[in-house]
Parts: sequence; structure tokens; C-alpha cells
Amino acid sequence: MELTERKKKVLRSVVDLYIRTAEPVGSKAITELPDMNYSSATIRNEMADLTAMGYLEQPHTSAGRVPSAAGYRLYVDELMQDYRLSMDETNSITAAIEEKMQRVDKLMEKVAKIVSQATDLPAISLASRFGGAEVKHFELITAGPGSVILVVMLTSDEVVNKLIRLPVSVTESDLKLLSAVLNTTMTNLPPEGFTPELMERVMDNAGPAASLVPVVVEFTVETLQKQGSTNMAVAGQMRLLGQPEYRDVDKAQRVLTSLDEEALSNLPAVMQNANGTKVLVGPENVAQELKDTSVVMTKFDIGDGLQGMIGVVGPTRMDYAKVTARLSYFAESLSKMFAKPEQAQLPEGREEE
Amino acid sequence: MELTERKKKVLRSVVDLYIRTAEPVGSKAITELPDMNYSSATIRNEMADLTAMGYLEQPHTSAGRVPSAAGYRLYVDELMQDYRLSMDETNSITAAIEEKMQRVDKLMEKVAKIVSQATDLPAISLASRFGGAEVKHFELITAGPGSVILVVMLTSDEVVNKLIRLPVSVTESDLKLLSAVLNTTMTNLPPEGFTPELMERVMDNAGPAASLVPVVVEFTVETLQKQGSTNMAVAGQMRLLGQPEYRDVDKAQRVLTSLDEEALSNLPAVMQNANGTKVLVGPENVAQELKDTSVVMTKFDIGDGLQGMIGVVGPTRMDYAKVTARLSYFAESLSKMFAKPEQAQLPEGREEE
DNA sequence: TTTAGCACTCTATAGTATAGTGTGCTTAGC
DNA sequence: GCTAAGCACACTATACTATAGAGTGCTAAA
Repeated sequence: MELTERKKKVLRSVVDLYIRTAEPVGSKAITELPDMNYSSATIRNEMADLTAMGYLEQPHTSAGRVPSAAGYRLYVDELMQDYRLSMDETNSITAAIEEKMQRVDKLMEKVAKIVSQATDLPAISLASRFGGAEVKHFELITAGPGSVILVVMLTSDEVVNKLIRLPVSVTESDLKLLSAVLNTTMTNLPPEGFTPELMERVMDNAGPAASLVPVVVEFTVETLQKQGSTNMAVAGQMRLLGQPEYRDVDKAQRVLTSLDEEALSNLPAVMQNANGTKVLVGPENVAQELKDTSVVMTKFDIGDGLQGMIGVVGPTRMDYAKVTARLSYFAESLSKMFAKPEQAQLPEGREEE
Repeated sequence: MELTERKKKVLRSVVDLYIRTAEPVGSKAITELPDMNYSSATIRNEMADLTAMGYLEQPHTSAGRVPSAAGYRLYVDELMQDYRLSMDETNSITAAIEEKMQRVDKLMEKVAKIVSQATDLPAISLASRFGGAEVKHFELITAGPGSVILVVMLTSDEVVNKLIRLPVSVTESDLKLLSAVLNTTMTNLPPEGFTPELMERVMDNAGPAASLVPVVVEFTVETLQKQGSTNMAVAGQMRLLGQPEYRDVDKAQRVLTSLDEEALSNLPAVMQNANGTKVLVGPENVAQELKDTSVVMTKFDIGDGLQGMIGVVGPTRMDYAKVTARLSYFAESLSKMFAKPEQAQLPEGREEE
């Protein structure tokens, strides 16, 4: 059977209506739409065809139609009308983003919160690093008797520090010597490069401050390894409860629990090669718990080896047009913000507590 | 009417049973308990008395009894049997805690997660600072052309840093001069001490690196102000959905939303003068959304001017004995952990991204 | 090709009957 | 003066039935 223009129009109307009402859509409701000058019988025939083609489903014989996963897919790919963001919406998104954030994890939390607010759905945001960092520069500073501050600057221009307490005091010149040794031998190395042999060699040359070396190495390796990790935040989980398909507490709990348990960690993989906004309709989701749920995701650029992603989780019957529009605008605004040099303070280390 | 021993025993049994079953408790159920050698009629009389005294409530004429808020209060204060943690429980709690954590906010997240797991209820954890910090030491380090790393050590022994980018290069000796000036004039000051006049005076003496001063001051003041803030984490919100009293999605959503929106920020105030574990039964809660909900909280010591608190939110019909036992054990273990010096690495600044 | 008409299916809702649980009260026993 | 047994009464939860309403599919006519 061929998918005529009129069939597409009917399908779009069904999806639109179903998104609005969450109730199965009958033929009469379609005829009442403006721009639909056919009788309900005609629409019924078309709907019967669409059902046969797999785009619609019938909960039971005498109910209206509901879009199938394939129906949503077609809707998202071809039929959906672009949703235009109102000035109010863009303004509030922009305002929310402009608040400066200095630490990636805090930023991700904030972003997830805002996205969730903007879409009234649970939102995920994550920042993953591609390519590991190496150490660019070591510095050791005296900080009172028995205390030394280690400052490590990475190739990604992030700066981390650690307070080291010693049983004995070391002089400033001892530290200077050690710093020099560290900077000549231990910079520009991947975490695997910090072998016991290297450490031994450094300790032999490090002079009186040699006892510091193991602590320095341990901290550095740990830091480098953490560089490869992903920062993820989930926000607004409970907004899912507002959706009629989750009046069933058990169902809601299943989905929400899976959101919490980082079953989402495979989402970045899905986005790897994708560009722009990606929509995963129900069964297209890998995670079993999300088979009944749709995910909309989009990438944005943080710069400095960081790849950001924001996404939203909701019922398959979510307002894809609105959600994708907001998400895209969001991603764009974020990318722009990080491109502005005076705002791009992000990877500069900043410690709160 | 007097509250005889037997009445207390009946009340305790009713609360215990109701906690277990979440169903109104009838007189027959009580008689079937071991150690209850009275007929149902006698129990009925006692229950009628307890109802008259306000400790029990009747959903309707021919239903069993349910504890009132006053009933729970009495139960918590006097009747509750101490719950003994099993080895398994203490072990799993201890194991969970021993994982070292370096940053307060991350630690609070982790703690909230564990507490929620241990109690199967939503959990809150927070760390609030009493007494503001001041700057103990400034240090400026060159980090390649046009980049300077500012390291600030606070009186609390926390270390924070910031990468500053400059349009011009400054020499190491310029930075040394500036560091010295900063250390003589701007240490041991509260945030209000950083007046424009002081800043001007410092800039006059700072030599070629004077342009750095405004950035340094802004960052320092911001950091000091953040010291006073509270770190808070909520975890396991969706566990509330497992409780039968929250089968009603709307009710669950109301409570969960209030958990999210930091309506809990006044909880620390409640704990201020309290010692040990504190239980807030339903209407004793200040927050309107929690009137139907009980909160159990306890304090723990992080040291270094930080006060920790963990708490759990659940239906008034929660297992107070179990929850308070676990919470107290938790708090104790955490306090102990922070008291051990080799574990107490917490306030030593550590930056991830 | 479209549409009007109609019989049919299915659901949601209200109303009714019934079994079961629990109470309060009265009365009898210790 | 307690305690217990018995009984009428109250109320809920559950199943069952009837009914209205919405929507369909099919047929036949325009």
C-alpha cells in the first residue's frame, strides 16, 4: 500500500492529537480539525489503512487509534512541524545558561536542572572527555611547617592541587629541586607511564624531599585517570510522575530507578557518530526499562576535549517538536557560551571546599 | 484517664503491626500476638480508651485503629524497642563508608546514596560550615606565557586555585613581589575586609603585576563567601514510591518535589541544638508538604568547622526503630572515620575538572 | 472515490448485592 | 471491678449487572 499525502496528513493529525490529549484518537476528532474536509468514514478508511501499515495501533476494537513506534518514527523523521520557540522561551533559556559555572560537575547538574525545567521532563546531562590529559607542569609550595601544597597543571589547562602533610619540614630549596626533577621527568606522560622504575629514579635524584614523591605520583595518576571519566547529572526525575502514562506507580518507579542507576551510561555511545538531535523512540532504546519511553538527545561543545550532551526522557507520547526545539536551542546556546573566551573559564580549576 | 502499662503495651503493638502491614490494626490481630493473654473484647476496650486519649485513630467506625501523630510521638519517645543492627548491616554500612572521599559535595552525594540504600527511603545529607574562613597564604605561579596560577590556602587548610590568563606576560619576580604584597596585606581578613581602598593600596605597591589584583580579589572574596554555604545532597527520592502510602502519584509528586526544591534547608536549624537522633513526626514538620511525612535526622562530625547531618524522609508509618538505629550507626561511623587522621583528608583541596 | 447509515464491539460508570472485618455495648463470670 | 463472651450494627471492599457512549467496519448509495 502506498503512503499517500493524505495518509501522512492523517497520521500527523493523529500523533499531534494524541500528544496533546494522551487519549486514543477517533476518526471524528480528526474531521473536526481545520483543514480536514473529509467525512469521518473517509478518515476511518485511511486510519484502517495506516493501522494495516503498522503506523497506528488500536488498544481494542472499538477504541480510537494510537501511534505505534513506527508511527512516531515517521512523525519525527518527516511529519513533525517545526516548533518555533517564543521569545519568552529563548529568553528564559538564555538567562538560565548565562549564570557562570566553574566546575564541570556542578555545571552538568545545573544544566540538567534547567533542561528539565524547560521541558517539564526528567533530563540528563553529561560531559565526557575524549583523549586523556597529561601533566604540563608541577609546582610545590611550602604552606607552613610540615605542609606542602602540590599544584599540578594538566595539558587541558585544568589545575588541581593537594595539601600534603609531612612528619618533617622541608626547605623551600628542597622543594624547588624536587619540582625541577618532576618537571623534567614526569611531564607529558600518560598514567601508564608512571612506572615504579621511573619513580625510583626520580627519588634518587630528588634530594631531601624524596619522601614526597610517592604521594605526588599517586595523586597525579589518580587525577589523570579521572580525566577519562564522564560527568553525569540527572534532574527532575519526579516530573515523569506528571505524565498520565506514569500514573502507575510501579511503572514510574521502574523507569525512574533505571534513570538513577546510570543505565544511561551507554547513551553517549549512541550519540558518538550522530549529529544534531537524535530521537530514540520506545523500543529503539537499548535499556530494557526504557522500551516504553522515548529519549531525545543532542550534543554540544564545551571545548578543551570535553563533549557535552543533554537529553530528556519521557513517554513515547512526548511533544517531540517542542522538546527537540528546546533541546537544540539549548545546545546551541551552551556551545556559543563556551566559545566566548571570556566565559570559557570552565576548565580552569576551581575548588570550593 | 491514666496510661497504664497495659495500654502502653497495646499501643506499642498497634504501632508495630501498623508499621509492618500498613493496614489498620484490629483488636483480634493484637490478641494473636504472643504475650497478649487477653480477649479481643478487653483489647477493644483498651483501644477505645487509647482512641479517646488521642493516641489512636479510626479511619471509619468499623475499621481497625491507626496510630495518630501523638501515638507515634509516644512510641518514638518511650515505647519503641531498640533495633539491633545485624552484623551484615553494620558490615555493609562500614564498607560503604570506608571508600575515601575527597570533596565535601561528592562525599555528601555518596553519603546520601548509601543512607538511602540502607533505609530504603529517600535520604538527605548535608554539610554546613560554622564560622567563616580567612586566607592564610597566597601563591602565584607562572604557567606558560600569559598564564598565571593563583593558589589560595585558607585557614581551614583548604586549598583552592584558579588559572588566570593575561594579555601580557609577567616575569617570575613580578609574581613574587605581588605574592609578598598579598601575603602581608590581604591575609587573615573576612570577605568584608576586601575594600576598594585596600585593593587600591595593594595595586600601588604591586609593581608590574598589579593588573592581576582585581582578579585575585574577586576570586578570593567569592571563595570566602562560598565557605559559609551549605552542601546538600538528596538521593533515592524514588524509593518513596515503594511505600504504599504513596501509591497516589499526586501525593508522591508533591512530597518529592518539595524534597528537590530545597525546602529542606531549614532542617539544619531544627538540628542546631538537638543532640543525637531527632524524629519529626508528620505535623511536627514545618514544611507544609511534609505534614504527612516523618523525618528522622542525626548529626555527625566532619571536623574542621564542618557539621554534617544525615536524614531520611518517609511515611509517618516508617520503621522508626530500624531507621534510627541505622542512622545513628551511620553517623557514628562517619564521625569516627573523620576523626582518624589518616582518613581525614577531606578538607584538603582536591580538584577534578 | 466519497459519504451516509447502521449494526456491532468494547469500555467506562453507576448502581446493587454480598461477604467479611471490626466495633461497641450488654451481660455474665471470676 | 476486671475480664470475657455474645450479638447487633456499621462500614468497606469486591464482584456482578445494567447502561450509556464512543468508535469501528461494512454496505450501499451518491
